[in-house]
Amino acid sequence: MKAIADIRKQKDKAAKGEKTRQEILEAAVHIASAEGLEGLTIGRLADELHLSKSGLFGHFGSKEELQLAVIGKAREIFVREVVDPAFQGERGIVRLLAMLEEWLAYVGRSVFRGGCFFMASAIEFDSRPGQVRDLIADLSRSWLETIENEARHAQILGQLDTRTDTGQLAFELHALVQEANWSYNLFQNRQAFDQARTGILDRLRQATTPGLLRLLGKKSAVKKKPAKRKEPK
Amino acid sequence: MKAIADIRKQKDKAAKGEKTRQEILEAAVHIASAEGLEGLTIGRLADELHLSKSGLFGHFGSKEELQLAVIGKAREIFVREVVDPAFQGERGIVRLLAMLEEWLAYVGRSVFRGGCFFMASAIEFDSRPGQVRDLIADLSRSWLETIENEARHAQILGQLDTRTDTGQLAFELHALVQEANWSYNLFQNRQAFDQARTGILDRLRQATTPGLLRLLGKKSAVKKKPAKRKEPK
DNA sequence: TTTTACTACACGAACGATCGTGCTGTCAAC
DNA sequence: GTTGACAGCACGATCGTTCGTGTAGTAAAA
Repeated sequence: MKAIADIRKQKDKAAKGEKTRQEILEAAVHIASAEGLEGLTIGRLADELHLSKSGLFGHFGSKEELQLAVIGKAREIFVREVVDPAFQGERGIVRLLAMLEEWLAYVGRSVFRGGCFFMASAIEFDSRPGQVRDLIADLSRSWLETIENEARHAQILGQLDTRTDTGQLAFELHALVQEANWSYNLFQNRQAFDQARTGILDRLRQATTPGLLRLLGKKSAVKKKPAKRKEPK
Repeated sequence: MKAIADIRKQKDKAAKGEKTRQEILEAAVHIASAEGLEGLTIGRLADELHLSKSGLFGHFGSKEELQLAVIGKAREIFVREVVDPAFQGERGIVRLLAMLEEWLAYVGRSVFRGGCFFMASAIEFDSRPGQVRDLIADLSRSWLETIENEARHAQILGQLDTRTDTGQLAFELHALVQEANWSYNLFQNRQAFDQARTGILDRLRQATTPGLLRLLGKKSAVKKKPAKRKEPK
């Protein structure tokens, strides 16, 4: 009986309320990336969508449930915008590089209003225990492990030196992209993307087996100055 | 007239209300680092200090003024805990390394409840125009420039290769410490500090003039694995 | 085919709590 | 006796949440 109803629900075209729910989350995810998951307010969200507070609230049952659903939606978008494109490249160093490039591009084209959704909410919730914090931590860890995993696969393919510590490499690559996100959103500094790219290529060059250096170009990055910049202080 | 008043204020022993003001800011800065500058609430702050809302409010006149004052207090603490100790070392690569080490230590001993105050508020306010945002951006930029500046000084002293792009170097060093802050606060991962240190030494080794390598030790960091870690997925 | 029963979805009104911000009064120090 | 630091009280707005109601649409009963 319950099973039959469930099947119907799945086969039916987007159970009407499900469509509304998705529209709510689509709007919420952008507000949350700019104002934070706590700054995301039910009243404000309802206004923006011309819904009543209570009507909107009914879809989630609590603010925490809303926040969790928003994170899920953000994950969905991140997969669509970053993971899927990168995973079209062949495995190994090509895909690893694609993951980082797609990630940088996603920050640069401001897929979320307030910069990378996950970095923003990680910092917002890192000292607020609860389901929200746990979910963000899980997703962050999972992405970091995906990077490390691809580096390890590159080792198996003989593209990266097997003496390279892939955990250390993932840490540094991740750091560079997050720094670009930070710099771009705080200073509107687009140069940060090039700086991140330079660092990424440099890290990979260090770890690449001699025969594959051509894949990444030959010049050492750190020791080449770009255009002069003005002296501070 | 105004000048005289200012002098008096400085010479007098903590103009009575000034002491209260400092106590307020001391408490506020820790709440703000954990709950955010917006999550920092006047009522909550008053409760914690056994003051009335209005009494506390009178010291600042508006929430934005309170936020600005809190940032100033955080800057003061950062200078005391990080800048001053690091500036006791001799100029050049020694001081540069000291700045990064003190910074890591400051994150590691949780000087602020919620991790690095400035990273947290930078991300919170990066898409909220206003005085608060501007002040945070100024301080962040200034710290980044201080790092770059010391690197440039190390070049003058012949400790760093003059072909090294100091802007790029500062970007990467800054990235490593911020990543450690992120990782530690989100995952309680103390290993992140070693990873940051490893990356820092590696960057500096790359840029160090051959004669000074002994200052940093001789082993290449990226290609040395530490203890085995479990395989994810 | 019509009636009935039930569910899904959304609304408006209101709850108590808390937000930032004023105004007024009091008490102590200069 | 003037000034500065605070408390007390109250304000309008907004917070998350609950409740009762209304309206479609669908399923079963007549």
